[in-house]
Amino acid sequence: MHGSHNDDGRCRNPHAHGAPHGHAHTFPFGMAAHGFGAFGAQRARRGDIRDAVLRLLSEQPMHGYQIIQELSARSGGTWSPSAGSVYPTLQLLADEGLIIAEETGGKKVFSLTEAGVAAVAATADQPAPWAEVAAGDPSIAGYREAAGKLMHAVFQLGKNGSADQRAAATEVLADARKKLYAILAED
Amino acid sequence: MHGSHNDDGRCRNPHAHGAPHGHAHTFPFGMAAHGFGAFGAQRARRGDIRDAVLRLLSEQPMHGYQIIQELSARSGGTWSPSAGSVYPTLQLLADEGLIIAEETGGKKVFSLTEAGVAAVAATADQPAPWAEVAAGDPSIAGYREAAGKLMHAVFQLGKNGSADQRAAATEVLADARKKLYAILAED
DNA sequence: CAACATATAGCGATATATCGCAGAACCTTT
DNA sequence: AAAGGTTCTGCGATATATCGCTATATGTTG
Repeated sequence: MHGSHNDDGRCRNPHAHGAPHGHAHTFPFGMAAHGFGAFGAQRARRGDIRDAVLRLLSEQPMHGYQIIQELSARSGGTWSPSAGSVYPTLQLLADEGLIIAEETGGKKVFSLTEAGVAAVAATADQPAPWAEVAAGDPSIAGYREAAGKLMHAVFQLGKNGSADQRAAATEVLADARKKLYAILAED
Repeated sequence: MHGSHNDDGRCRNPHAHGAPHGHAHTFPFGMAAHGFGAFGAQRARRGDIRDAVLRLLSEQPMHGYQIIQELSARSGGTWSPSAGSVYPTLQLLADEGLIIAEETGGKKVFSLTEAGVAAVAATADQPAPWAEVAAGDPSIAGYREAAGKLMHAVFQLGKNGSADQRAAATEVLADARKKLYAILAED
């Protein structure tokens, strides 16, 4: 399925947009900067986004950002499709005539066309794309929660702690890191 | 200075845009989601963004995103002004005639007007806004680094670790959290 | 059938813009 | 002068869109 079309090639033209794209520095802390968001997150398989978007729109008309959120919620936060995946897919789908956009205020709400409904019906027997990723290793959840709670404590101390407390906490953090690397080392 | 005018009120009109704004769930991990980015980051003082933007543009014409990055870099990552602060400020400044936008391709490059140059000259004796935030408590840096390195280890394990390793790491994380809360408790 | 080459989907980063909320600064009153 | 309320600024979240890199999946060849 879905291996057809491509009609226009979409973004295949480099078209020289002379942007420097320096991007060296990156700030000293990291965290929010480079995908710490969810390490358990696998990269979606081929065409998953297409199917997922179609399936989601068959339930209810939505706009792009809402699709991202909904998909993230349904997979338990495991699969957070990026804007760079969703929006091009929506345009592609619209070009193919499977969905139509309706601009309401600042938002674009997408709904299935008749062709779109037919396309969803064709894959109705298959399980929902987000269900597959959601059914991952449950042991990850515990680790995630522990890490999340620790982060909360780290944040609390960083924000409301005194210099002395921060110094003590720094040692705790360094110690935890050492232990973690020790665990990583033992194969 | 700069506390004058307000000419139009800018965004003071609610103008009923009937958006639901549900926003309940938020994913189970957090981290990147709710300002974990940098706890040492103070909220900028009144009019800091205005001054900073003007000062930055006096050195070199830039576009919005570049200003955000540059400001973040100059303050050592301590002060990362948000898009929600920069873009409205740029429009305000443009409305006041201190800067002008020049659309080049997909980017809007802003430069100072003569009035803008004069405004910068008026505050030339004061230290740069980003310098003040940069010179913060140095003891925070150590804590930040320790937290950052720990996060790196946490991430490594979450991504490349086995189930056994993850289980062991979860205990380490829980233990570290307990110690952190103990430090927080002792006033 | 396995190793390699190729195509392409997904993603992070880049870029811009607006809204509602939280909090700091300011002003007024007691 | 302290207490209180008001105002306005800065910020996170929301929303959309594109580019180039990467990893995956498919197809081809030995």
